[in-house]
Amino acid sequence: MSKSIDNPECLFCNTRMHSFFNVLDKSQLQLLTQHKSCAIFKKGQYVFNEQGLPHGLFCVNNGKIKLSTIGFDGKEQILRLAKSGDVIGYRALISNQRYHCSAIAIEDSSVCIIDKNFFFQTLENNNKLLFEIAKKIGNDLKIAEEHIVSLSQKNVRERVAEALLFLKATYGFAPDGQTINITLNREEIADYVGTSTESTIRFLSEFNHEKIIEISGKKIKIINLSKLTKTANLMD
Amino acid sequence: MSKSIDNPECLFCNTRMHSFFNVLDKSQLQLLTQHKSCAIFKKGQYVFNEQGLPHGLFCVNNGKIKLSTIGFDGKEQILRLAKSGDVIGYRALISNQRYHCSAIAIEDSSVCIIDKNFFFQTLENNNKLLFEIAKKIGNDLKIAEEHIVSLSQKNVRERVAEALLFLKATYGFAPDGQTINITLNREEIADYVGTSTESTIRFLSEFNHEKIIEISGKKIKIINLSKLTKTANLMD
DNA sequence: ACTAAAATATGACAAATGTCATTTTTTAAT
DNA sequence: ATTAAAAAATGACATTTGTCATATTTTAGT
Repeated sequence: MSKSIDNPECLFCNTRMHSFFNVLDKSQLQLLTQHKSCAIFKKGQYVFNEQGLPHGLFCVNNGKIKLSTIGFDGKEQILRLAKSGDVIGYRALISNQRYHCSAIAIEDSSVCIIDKNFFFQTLENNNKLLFEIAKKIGNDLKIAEEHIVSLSQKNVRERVAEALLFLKATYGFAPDGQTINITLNREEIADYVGTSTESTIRFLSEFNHEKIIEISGKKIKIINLSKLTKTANLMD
Repeated sequence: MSKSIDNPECLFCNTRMHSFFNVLDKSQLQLLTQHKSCAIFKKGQYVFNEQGLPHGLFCVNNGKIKLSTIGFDGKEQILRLAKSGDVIGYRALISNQRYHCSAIAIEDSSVCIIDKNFFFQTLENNNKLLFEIAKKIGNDLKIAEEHIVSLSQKNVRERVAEALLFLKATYGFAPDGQTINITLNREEIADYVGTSTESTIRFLSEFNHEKIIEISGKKIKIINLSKLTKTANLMD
């Protein structure tokens, strides 16, 4: 199980401004603090589970979470990635449906859990918040549909390059300014790209030999960003 | 350009009950009628265009519309399909962003266009409607992410079978109870499946020889639904 | 530091899919 | 009904990608 920890004040949450809770005012935030709890999820733990019913909303306070689903031969498909300040679990909650994907901690993460009933009460009186959530889901849809085009039309080499750019866009660089600030194993990268682990390894090795990236274990440095962008067949 | 026609009453719109406008009451529907116009889009005409800014919301009164985007080598990707009663263009409108896909009439269609400002005014006073739209976008997201898993993990044969089931699920059967009630050419099916036109043709021919379907021109009859479902690697 | 287990890497080959050329069929215009 | 154009079908082949086997490297636990 996840481990409960001190319940931080939403008002002073440094990641809140990036999430859709930035539309709440001071008193609403104080109320929010009273209706949520915070927990630590160790690497590999499930924040929520595919097929489960939502009982609350999850706010990533600190850490990294993957949203993934198990496909047809037990193969995992990574659908989205969440970082500090991201809210997850809103789609199923809003629709009052079962989760269609699981949320799994990629590294130890602290996550606030907002009570479902309180959340719905807040929504009823807060059109603005609902609007923000609708926009957020809409943005997810746009990104998902871009992923569809990529999967349909790009080859594996292009998609592996694209995956690295996606990881960089999501989690940025480590303090050295070059190393992608997330540690996924090759299988997980493959599970995002939609290919086999071996193919992913092959293309990463290729990029390494072509001095586009520099690999040391699971750490990936982007040496030549513009070449990587060209390799991904993206124009900017 | 599209051709304006008589403006039907939303109150008596027989397709409305299937869309998220079913949460509006009688007076709201009468008001809605005053703030929309209806137009005919001939087969091939654009209802809205990728990259364009939304000026209203589109409600398919009658007909069939494809939502698609142009990918990397000018290849089209069909993302969604709309039928009578479906509303389209809500994602970009809600987010106040440019459309990320085009809406093109697959056959002659009549489409009501609801004024943007009126729509936003209605939303402000109607939490329930906004809620329905959020749910609708959430459902689109779920479907898109299922499509991602399919594109990542299934082979082309399975995806072609899946495409036929998708067409059947969306548009149902013609009066004969077997013929899929939509006419797409092979290229368009390929543009949904994410494969080449030739591969699509090959697998359709295969299904034909295996007596799973029966092809006569663009008309496709599903002869053996359970076998088609198995071919798609779907379990139900 | 040592060892077993897991992850990564690589080669060889098979299978799936795309591409191009060509034929056949269908569609639409006169 | 005739004909030209477009779409569908098919074959041959090239390319891409997956699979399996095996070697190498890294990681984690003692």
